[in-house]
Amino acid sequence: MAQIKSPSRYTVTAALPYTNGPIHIGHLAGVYVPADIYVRYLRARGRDVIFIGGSDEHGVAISMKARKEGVSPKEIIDKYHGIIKDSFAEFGISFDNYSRTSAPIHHRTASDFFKKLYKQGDFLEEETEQLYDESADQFLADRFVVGTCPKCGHTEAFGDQCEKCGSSLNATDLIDPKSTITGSVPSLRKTKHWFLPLERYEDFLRKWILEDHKTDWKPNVLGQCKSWLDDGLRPRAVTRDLDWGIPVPVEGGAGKVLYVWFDAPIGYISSTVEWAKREGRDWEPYWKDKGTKLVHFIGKDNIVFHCIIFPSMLKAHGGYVLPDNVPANEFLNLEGNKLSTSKNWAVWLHEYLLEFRGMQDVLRYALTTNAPETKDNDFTWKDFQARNNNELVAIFGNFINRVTVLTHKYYQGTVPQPIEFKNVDREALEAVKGFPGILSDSLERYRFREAGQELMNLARLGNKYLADEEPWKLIMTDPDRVRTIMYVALQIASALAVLSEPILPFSSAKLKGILKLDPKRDDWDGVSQEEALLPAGHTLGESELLFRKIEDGEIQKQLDKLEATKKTNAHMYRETSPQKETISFDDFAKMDLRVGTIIEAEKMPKANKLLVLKVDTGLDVRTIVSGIAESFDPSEIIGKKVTVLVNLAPRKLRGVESQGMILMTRDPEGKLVFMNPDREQVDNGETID
RNA sequence: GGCGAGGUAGCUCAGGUGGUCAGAGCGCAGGAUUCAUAACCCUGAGGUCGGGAGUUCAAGUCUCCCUCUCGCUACCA
Repeated sequence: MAQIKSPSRYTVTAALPYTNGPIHIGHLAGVYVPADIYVRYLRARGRDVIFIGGSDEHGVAISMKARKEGVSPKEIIDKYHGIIKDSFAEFGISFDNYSRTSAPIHHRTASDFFKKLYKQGDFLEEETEQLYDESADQFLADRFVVGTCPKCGHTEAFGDQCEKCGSSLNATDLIDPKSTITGSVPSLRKTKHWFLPLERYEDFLRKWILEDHKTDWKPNVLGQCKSWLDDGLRPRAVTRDLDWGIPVPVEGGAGKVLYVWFDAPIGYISSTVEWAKREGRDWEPYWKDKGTKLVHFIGKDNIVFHCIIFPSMLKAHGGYVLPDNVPANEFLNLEGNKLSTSKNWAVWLHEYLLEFRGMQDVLRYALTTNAPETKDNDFTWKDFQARNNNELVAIFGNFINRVTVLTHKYYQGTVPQPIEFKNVDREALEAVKGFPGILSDSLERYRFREAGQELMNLARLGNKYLADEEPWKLIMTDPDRVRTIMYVALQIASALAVLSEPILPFSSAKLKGILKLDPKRDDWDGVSQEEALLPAGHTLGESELLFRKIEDGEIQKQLDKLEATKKTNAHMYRETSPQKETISFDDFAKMDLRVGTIIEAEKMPKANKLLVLKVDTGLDVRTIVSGIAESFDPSEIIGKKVTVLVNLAPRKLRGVESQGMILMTRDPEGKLVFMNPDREQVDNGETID
């Protein structure tokens, strides 16, 4: 069941954005712009296509954020769902339906899906005892529990491991356990969870992905899948002990919800159901008919869910088609740095829409022609400006302006009757007729960057045609010739109006207005097939500029804004953690802190972050393993004075026993910094108290 | 450390199955032009395709080693 040859319909999905923040250019370039171009193209060809999206509103991150901000999860998701939905609409992302996973219809759909798998015996069940925090009203993950180690008696062992004796523990083994969230004493509760045994689908996945889609899926997607399959698949929990999400709809599911990655992709289905209900249509063919081509647009971080887990779920359920392709993009950087919601390093869509009003297409074009299709790419404001000024304005907009201005000047805005076609004219018209095929070829293969360039080549062709034929000269000597030239030029302009629609929908509409082309007319194939889109005698509308130049000042303003963010981050980046609970002087006095000197340092083999140090503590020379290899070269720290906690229980790291700890802090960039005496001549072994 | 994806002209990037594959756009230099948003059009300079070794008559294109970047993962009290 390889690639579908001639689909009878298309179901196109775009990754559900997580509602813990607004949309930025990374999301757009990676997922929403290419998905939108693809569906607009399919619609222009008259294909039966639905474009499905929605907000992903469950999961721990949202419930944590709500707790932190002292509001309900619903307030968080309502806020961001609103921002996201509105900005998508204004930006022209043409979803047929944009739903949300908190919608009742999704809860019902996901519940039913789970129940079906449950009844079919597709899940494994496992019951364990876990610690439960009564006052926080939730189960505690292992590392949120501290208590006394049953092996060595250390009083502050974590739920997963004792730092003193190094032994691995279960949180339930701890003596006198305490919740680190509330400090209260947790109780023991039995809890049952359901697992999807992915290994059952390994053979099927291997064939379906690595054989059937060997040639049509992108290398990065195939590579990721192969990596997962070669590692061996294991059962994945599909439920969680949480209060925010979709309740587990089977016996024993009280107080539990579906794990977010289980419910989210089902959101595509429920959003389709919602659409069908509203439109009075049947949703099932879009997910179950073999002639349906299902395409998931996602970022590279989502590959495993869309290529391994969701297909396994669909396969287990039965009756569903599987994705024909999952064209995952890489990541977009901004001015040389990774995009980051928490560090506010981003161009936010809702802000762009306010600051560059009516210029949706400029961002669409800039992101398309520099899309991270095969590797991570960099977005710079300078490139954005250049794309606009040198391409959209100078080539596309300028060509349209030249044609319409001349037509109004010579013929009062009426398409002239061509007199006699010369070879150049016929060649130009033939070339234009070839463009729908060229663009289709790129778009069908998900090469949107290439499609953007080809579109611009069509405008280039128009400019060259005018430059070569020079109607402004011939108008004095050979007016008949000019009629033919302008007729041809107008056909190029109309082709641009039609073929630019997927990538530049707003400009396409504007241009259709200028040319008085029927905006509803389904012309994509007509560009190749029809004699002329603008027949002689047709009257154009008012001439108007398609794009405006972007001045240096506007770009500088954006760069200043980013610079300000950098400065703010320098001060705000470190999240000041709250003060820990009060300890007694005796507690403090237990720590034996000494001045020491690093006398040897080398990298720990087979570890990225660890350095093995020999430290002169004044008492002895001992080995300390420290996780600082990313901040320092071994050679640069030899001879460094440091502060050492010398009576920390030894612990083995990668087989080497570490006999103490070096005190560190970090600078605003997150780089580690030694805590050391501010005079060089302090002797090793001096105590710190 | 393991796995995955990348490292191609100043910049951003294309280059199925090895043999016009050394390219495009921007930027730069020169020219031409004035219908057009000082735009368009033409010409040109520019790269030992991250480094090294190998397979081959022939390698960005295959193999091995090294190196750098990004992602996942391990290890980081």
